[in-house]
Formats: sequence, C-alpha cells, structure tokens
Amino acid sequence: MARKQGSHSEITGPRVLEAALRLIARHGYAAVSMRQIAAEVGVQAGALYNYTPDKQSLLFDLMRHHMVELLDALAEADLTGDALSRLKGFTQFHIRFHLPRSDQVFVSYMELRNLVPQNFTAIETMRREYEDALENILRAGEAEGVFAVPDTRVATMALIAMLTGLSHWYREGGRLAMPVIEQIYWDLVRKSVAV
Amino acid sequence: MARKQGSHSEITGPRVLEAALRLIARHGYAAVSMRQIAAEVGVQAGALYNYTPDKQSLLFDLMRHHMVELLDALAEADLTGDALSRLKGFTQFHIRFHLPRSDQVFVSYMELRNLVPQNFTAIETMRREYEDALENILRAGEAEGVFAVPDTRVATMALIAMLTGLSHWYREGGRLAMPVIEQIYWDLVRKSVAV
DNA sequence: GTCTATAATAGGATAGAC
DNA sequence: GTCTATCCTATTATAGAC
Repeated sequence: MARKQGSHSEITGPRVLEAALRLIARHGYAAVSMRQIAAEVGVQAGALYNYTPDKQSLLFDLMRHHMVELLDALAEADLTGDALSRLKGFTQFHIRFHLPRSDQVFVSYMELRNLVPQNFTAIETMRREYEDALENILRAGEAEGVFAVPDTRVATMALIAMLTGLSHWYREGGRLAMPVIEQIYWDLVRKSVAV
Repeated sequence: MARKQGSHSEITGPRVLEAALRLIARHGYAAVSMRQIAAEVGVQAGALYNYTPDKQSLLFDLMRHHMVELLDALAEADLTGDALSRLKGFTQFHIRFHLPRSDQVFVSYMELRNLVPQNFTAIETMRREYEDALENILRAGEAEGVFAVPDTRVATMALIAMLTGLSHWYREGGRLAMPVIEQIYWDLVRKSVAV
C-alpha cells in the first residue's frame, strides 16, 4: 500500500485490462477516464502508457480478447452429431461461456460504436464467424428435416439475441439456479425451431 | 442560415431533443457534448439551457418520452381474446412500434447506466410494466393450457430480448421486407411457447 | 516501470449584452 | 431566446526525474 515506486510489469499489465473492463462495463468507454483506470490499478495515469499506446487500443484489446477466447472455446467444444444435438450443445456452450463473463458481454455489445472503423471491422468479422456457426447448425437441421426455420439467418440473429439477453438480467444467487435457467432456455430454443 | 438572432422556442425545443436523440444513439451519452448538440440544432451551446436544466435531464426526457409513448400505444392496442391472439398481437405490436424507432431503442437500452439513480428507477418501473403485459399473456396461455412455459418470467425476458434484438440488426431496404420478418418472428415466438 | 508535472484541449454550465 | 465570452474543471497524452 505504501510503496510508490517499483517495477511490476507482469502484474500491472493484466491489472490494467481488468480494471478497464470492470470500469467500462459499469460506466461506458467514453465515461471512464484514464485516471480512473489508473486509480483502480493503483498507479498514476502516466504509467498506463507503458501498457497501451492509447485508450482506444485498451478498448479494442478487451473486445478482441473476448472474441478470440469465444471462438477458441467454441472450436474446442467440438459440436458434432445430429443437428438437434449440435443445437443443444451450442445453446449450452453459449450460456455457459457468456454467463460468467457479464462484463465482457456488456462491453462487447455496448461499445462497438466507440471502435475506430478498422477495429470495428475486425471485431465484426469475428462476431460473424460465431453467428455462422449457429446458422450452419440450423441449415443442417433443415436438411435433416428436424428443424423448420423459415429463414436461417433471421433465426440465427433471433436466437443469439435471446440467449445473450440472459446475460443482461441474470444475477448470481437469484430466484433460479443456473442449470434450471439453462433448461428453460434450451426448451425455448428447441421448440422455436421445431417442425 | 444567415439569421443569428431571434426567438424560436416552439421550433428549437423539439429540435434539441431530436438532435440529442440522434447524436446519443450514434455516439453514446458520455461521448456527446452539449456543443455538438447545439451545433446540430444550429444554435450556440448556451442556448440549450433554455430548454433543459442540464445534460442529464436531456437523457432522462428522451427515455421517459419513449417509455410513455410505448405504454400509451400498448394500452391503445387493446389486446383481447384468447392467449394465442393476444400473444400474436403483442408480437406484432412490439415489432411495429420498435422498428421505426431504432434510435430510441438504442438509447433506451444502452444508456440506462448513465441515468442518475432516481431517473433510473423511474424508467425501470415503466419498463417493468411493459414486461408484465407480456408475462400476463403467457400466464393466461398457461391457464388456458395452450402454452407450455416452464417459467413465465424467464420466458418473458427471453422473448423481449429476441424481439428487441431485431431493432439492432434490421435495416430498411434489406434482404427481407418487414411483413416477412414479422411473420418469421411470430413463427419463432409462437412455437417457442407452444405445448 | 513509475512518478510528478505539464502541455494542449475539451467539457458542462453560467453571466450579461442584445 | 440567442449570442458571446468566460469560469472552472476534467480530459488524453507526453516529458523528464528517479
């Protein structure tokens, strides 16, 4: 607490991103100052520039890290089998990945407009890749004859919005436990695309 | 264009709110300055304070107006009949009300965290009233035995998230016309709560 | 690697002339 | 009702000492 000088690059670096994530999720990118982030980390504002060239890069790093982690985890989930199994797997994956990451979800969905064009495009490309994973499952189900979806693209957007919305209102320790909520959402998803 | 002086209270007042809505929807509350809003209206920053006591009131007025308009329109929609008809009516109402108001939807969903506590509570109360209208329909359908919803509250949040998500990606003149999209969403909603 | 100090700019809000 | 001018505060980012 009393130490004011010293080198902590391996500690401070991640702490800057953590503090930025927490503060931006709570107050929004434009509303959070570099001084606030520095105070949260326990350094002076100037020290932040050892870890990020500017505020924009901080936001972009947060969002890129979230999307890379998401796509990596999806690849590892290795959803195989018939379309219904894959849809159930995707639904569970989406909920289990996003629910413990409410700050990341908040930032990734709210702060897109604060990315400069180049960074925006990079994030959108990754997001599109994730959406396509779900759409491919819906297409497969159509081909198998187990899903009846008038338009797979619209259904994809609708289902992702429904699932992601969960992150906006779910609070740990609430009325319903996580497995129960997961079951309820799977029930809604399954029926919505059923024949 | 050349006139720099004069009284236009009845013109300028609404124009301030319109400009604020457009700019805040695009860039976010914290990122938009009073000077930007004034420039959009075509006055100097100081003149704005004839129409709003401060920036916070501007945001609150935008969100309150949106919610009041929503609840009034819902009351006029007068959804009656059996639960399935009411659900279809609600779905159509939600889409038709929100789709032409993408700026309002954006602001109302993104800027809640920038409201001071008192204003936040006021908006949340109105939002809850709207959600309850849908939940009542789902309850009625359960009672009639035409819906099978494990938890009406969770289903309410899920369906509203799905429907509102439409406002985030729909663009006029896109691949699908509005009535088509409306039909697709109704199909998803109807099946998701079906027995 | 972090500090202090500061440059350069922009912010919300107000006062007083017209 | 609007303007100009200004107060006061806060901002991002940089420079140089330690």
